[in-house]
Amino acid sequence: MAKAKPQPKQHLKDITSNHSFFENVWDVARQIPKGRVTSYGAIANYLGTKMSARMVGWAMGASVYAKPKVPAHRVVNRVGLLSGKIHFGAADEMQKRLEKEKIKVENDKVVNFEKLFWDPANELIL
DNA sequence: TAACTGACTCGGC
DNA sequence: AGCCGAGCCAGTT
Repeated sequence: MAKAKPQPKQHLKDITSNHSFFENVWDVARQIPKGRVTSYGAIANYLGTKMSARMVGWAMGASVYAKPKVPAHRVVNRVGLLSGKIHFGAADEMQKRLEKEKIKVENDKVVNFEKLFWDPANELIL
């Protein structure tokens, strides 16, 4: 499927109004401290489904329909790579947002990722 | 209806 | 140290 138009879909809207896996992901993502990052796997692990990291990323894709908005730019893959930058419209939109939070990005990759890494299962008290 | 895809991750070679 | 295959869940074709 080629470039899809940024047109909100109706059925996805239903999901947002219903508590689901998406809501959980967004809820965790929203609690990421400013200037910190986390990975899809970490969120998935926190939710108890660490093998479903794909769904987390996929839920991020739907974060566009989330209210309030989800800082999806603070979520990267396990090596700190901005794997989702493509979904931010502009090619470097994600990087720009990260740099705005003093997060250095080099070669589409978060610098000092291990230091900035924020593990919800470890830092977030349930 | 079945098969494919994906903003991922892990383990094996 | 890098490449490959498998597992995961839901939506799309």
